[in-house]
Amino acid sequence: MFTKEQQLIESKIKEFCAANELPLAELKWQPIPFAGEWGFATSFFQTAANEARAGMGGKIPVPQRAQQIAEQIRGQIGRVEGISRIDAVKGYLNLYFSTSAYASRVVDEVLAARLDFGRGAPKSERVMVEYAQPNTHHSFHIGHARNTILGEALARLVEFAGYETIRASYPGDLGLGVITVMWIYEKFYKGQEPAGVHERGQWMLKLYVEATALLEKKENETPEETAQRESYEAERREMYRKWDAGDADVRELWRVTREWSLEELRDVLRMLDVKIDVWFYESDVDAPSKAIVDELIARDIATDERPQGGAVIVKIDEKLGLTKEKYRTNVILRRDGTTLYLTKDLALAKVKFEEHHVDRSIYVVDVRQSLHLQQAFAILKLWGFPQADKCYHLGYGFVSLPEGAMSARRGRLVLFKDVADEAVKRVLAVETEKSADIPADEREKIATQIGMGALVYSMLSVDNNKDIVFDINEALSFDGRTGPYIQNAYVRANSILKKSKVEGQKSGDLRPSTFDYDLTNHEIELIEKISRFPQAVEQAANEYRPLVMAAYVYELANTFHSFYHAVNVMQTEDENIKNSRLRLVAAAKQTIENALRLLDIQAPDVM
RNA sequence: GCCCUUAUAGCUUAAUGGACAAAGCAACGGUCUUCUAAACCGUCGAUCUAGGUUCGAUUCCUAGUAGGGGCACCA
Repeated sequence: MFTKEQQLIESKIKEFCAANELPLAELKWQPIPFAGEWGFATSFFQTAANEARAGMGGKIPVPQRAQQIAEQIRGQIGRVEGISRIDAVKGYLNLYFSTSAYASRVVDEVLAARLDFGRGAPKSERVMVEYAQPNTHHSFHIGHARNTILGEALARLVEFAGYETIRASYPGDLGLGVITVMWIYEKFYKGQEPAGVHERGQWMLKLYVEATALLEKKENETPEETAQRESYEAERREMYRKWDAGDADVRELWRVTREWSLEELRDVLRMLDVKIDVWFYESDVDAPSKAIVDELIARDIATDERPQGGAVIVKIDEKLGLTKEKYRTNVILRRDGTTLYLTKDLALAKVKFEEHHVDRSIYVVDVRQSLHLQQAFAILKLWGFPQADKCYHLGYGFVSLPEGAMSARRGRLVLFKDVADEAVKRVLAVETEKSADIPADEREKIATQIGMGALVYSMLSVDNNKDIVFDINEALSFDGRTGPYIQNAYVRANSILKKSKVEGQKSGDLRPSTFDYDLTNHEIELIEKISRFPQAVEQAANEYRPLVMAAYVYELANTFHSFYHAVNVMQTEDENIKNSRLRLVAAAKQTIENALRLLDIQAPDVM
């Protein structure tokens, strides 16, 4: 936000160093880590070290020499417009901004840009984010929720940073798991179907668990039990074969049951405010992927071992000329001619590149599939796609429960819908106690915003590569470093502005901010935090880390709460100061709103 | 065996090649006739071990220890 001053000073420093033959190191700017006054700083340790290495300086230790340089440069720079003071401290050069000029600049910029405050300049690259890839015929659990929330936040960040962004979902709608549910439905439950989208989804999960139990080999089976199990198994295999052969009845059953799952998925995405642009289904790329196998064989990328009774494989390391094993070798077509996950991922990538003209492709997928995706990217490179280098696997740690990994078979599964319902229930209980004045018809809506805010924030406030042990009480906590804490800061800002309108001021009528009074530390810190939002957006988007934004907005909310407590805006006597403070509150509210939106968290007006 | 990943306060998590390692929870103690206390203020408390690189390492490198994950016809 203040690059102009920075550039001016940089050029002065470079001038000075050139004149004095100082081997200046790259200048890195950072905020001065001292609350109470804003500014930016750089250090000269590296320069002093360069000098010592070149044998140019005396025998002064680096820190002291850095301080000398900082002092000399300080003397050299002189007065700069907008900079009130320059200090040389412990090897650092600290430049302090003029208080009122800086404050009004920040606040006016936020209020001019509004929802666009922090938005990056448009970039030419088209980015696709693939997330929300649950399997059909199964229910959406809390692990899927982490994936979807992470992907959505990432898509919003990348989009806001200036990239054209496409959101893609890739549900797994085929495979043995799918057939298993279809088999038991056909055999024991045909014609049944619970009312309610989520009830039906969860019912299918129940069928899956039951079917798995029937098909699983048990210890000490009687001969009759073994025969029974084997006959079930044969039926399932036969159903899979028929599906693959395109049998009309089996395909119809598949279409119907698959739609039950997709309806549930669409509702979950609606709850999470996720709007997918492109739907890819595993079943869509199954057939095209077989053609790809032939192409890869023809190009001598893949090796066909079918004549020897084997599969079609790609010796990735060998083809890349690697001597050390890295990507190893993988199968792209089974000996029976059916495709694998890898085959389909290759076909999908081709569609992404050729039909959607994607320059950069981000895969938000569980970290356990890291090798698999690296293999896929390596094959894409062998295949000659230039975008292969811009395929990025955003791996995230997996979600488990205090009692261990989630497992449908063991009945150890936490479903997203259950957690979301529980969240709303808990918020409603708090609301009844604390916000009795909220009209009944609004309560449910606000409770949903807050409950989901708590859940979403708990998922985003942990870095991507960390595992999460899901504890519902922690995830739905409303105290401390949580979504509701941040939403509450927004609500408080809103209530001040509302009150100011009641008393006759419209925020639109406020004069431009002057801030020509002695600002309190609380105001100074709040302005400092607001001014850092654009950098937080950039960093979060560049590093693919929603956590950066989650941490930022918590700090912003925390600073606002402190300010709120220490400074009573509406009781400010001086009209000019009050005006400036109202502008500051409006800027803080806007920044919190923008940050929350990037995290897929809604900002309620009251709570 | 090889590869990836993690190790920070009692617990859950941040940050950083350099100016005091930051929060929340828990514990303890304060603050509501006030712009709604889902808040604020205070106390206590931490960089796994050993080497190396560097003027400077908690951060980078190597090894070790401990946890998690992966390694061709599952997805």
